[in-house]
Amino acid sequence: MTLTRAERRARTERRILEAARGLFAERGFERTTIRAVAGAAGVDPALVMQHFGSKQGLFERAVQVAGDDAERLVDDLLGSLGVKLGELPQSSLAVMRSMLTHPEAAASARATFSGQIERIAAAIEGGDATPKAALITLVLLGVTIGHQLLDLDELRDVPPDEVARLLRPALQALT
Amino acid sequence: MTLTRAERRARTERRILEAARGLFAERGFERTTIRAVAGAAGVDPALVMQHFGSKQGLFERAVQVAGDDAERLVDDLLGSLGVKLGELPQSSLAVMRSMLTHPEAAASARATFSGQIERIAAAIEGGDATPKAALITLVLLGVTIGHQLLDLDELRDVPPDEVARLLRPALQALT
DNA sequence: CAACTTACTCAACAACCGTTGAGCGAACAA
DNA sequence: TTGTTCGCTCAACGGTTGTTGAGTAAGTTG
Repeated sequence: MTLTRAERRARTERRILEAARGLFAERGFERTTIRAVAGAAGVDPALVMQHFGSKQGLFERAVQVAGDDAERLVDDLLGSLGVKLGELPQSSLAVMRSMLTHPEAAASARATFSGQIERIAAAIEGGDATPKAALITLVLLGVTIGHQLLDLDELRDVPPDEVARLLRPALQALT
Repeated sequence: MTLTRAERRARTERRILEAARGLFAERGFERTTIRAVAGAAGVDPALVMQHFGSKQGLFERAVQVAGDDAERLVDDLLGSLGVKLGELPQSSLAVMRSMLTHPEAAASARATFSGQIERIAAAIEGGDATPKAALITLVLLGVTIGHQLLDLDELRDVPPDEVARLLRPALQALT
């Protein structure tokens, strides 16, 4: 026997989501077409609709797992101030890539950041905890955007732990 | 007499550019349609094409003046470490809003940031000047994105000079 | 085996997009 | 005033997009 039906379905669904994550992360929501996702997954565009209902539904499912990694990022930050600036998962990159132009991605990003800020603020003693925590989060956001999404020349060949080393005193100053 | 022909032309062109800047800054390149710009300017879509050749041409003209203000931002930073975090001009916001999804906006942003980084690096003594300057630029980018584009709750009611005050030691640590 | 379910494809629709060419009316030059 | 220029509108084209309904073949169930 070749493959059970549920297995095939789950497998193609996973393949579609993988292709969607890659394209959303690379091009953002608007510039990613359902046809392109279907093509990358070796599947008919109509099947994508049948699985996820709409392009927006596809985006939500493709991005769903972003939360956990975001928390891990903050844990690294809080625990040792050794910032993890390596490759972010594509689901997180997809949200970041789209958050400035796609309203729902913006909402998702805001929610994630608010969660981060709250957790960081709880670990800061003294006044101004919330704005400080917000700034810490945005510092990491800026560096991540420049490094992962804009791919700036000036940072491309700098190893991640070198970036972390340079950034540590600055983050310390925000605590 | 009502109005000279050149005056009328220049005036409507200015009106179109103003509408374009507002929409590009608010929605980004992809979600801004020529029809919407024309509508906001009280003009026929075809006229926009006639003036700027293409949507891309319109974007370039609408964004052209972004460079000077970017330099002013860095001057404030370098001069007194009093970071100017007030309202950025719409042309700068338009580039930022679009830079993660529109390739040409990304190129424009990269060029602006590279210029900034070079100038900041020249003012930093000691080693690691370039990566440090890059990080300073990205810190400001992150804060600006969170404040102006994402409009985070946690920063909305914090006055700009308060943000500058909190940020100053962190930027100092990167010098 | 037969009846049914379902993952999947094919072809098409309706809407919207950027873009274009023809035409109108008012400012201009003579 | 007469002829010309030109800012501007109108209507439409071709292409792409998200989305849908019918059809097919293969897995499932009895």
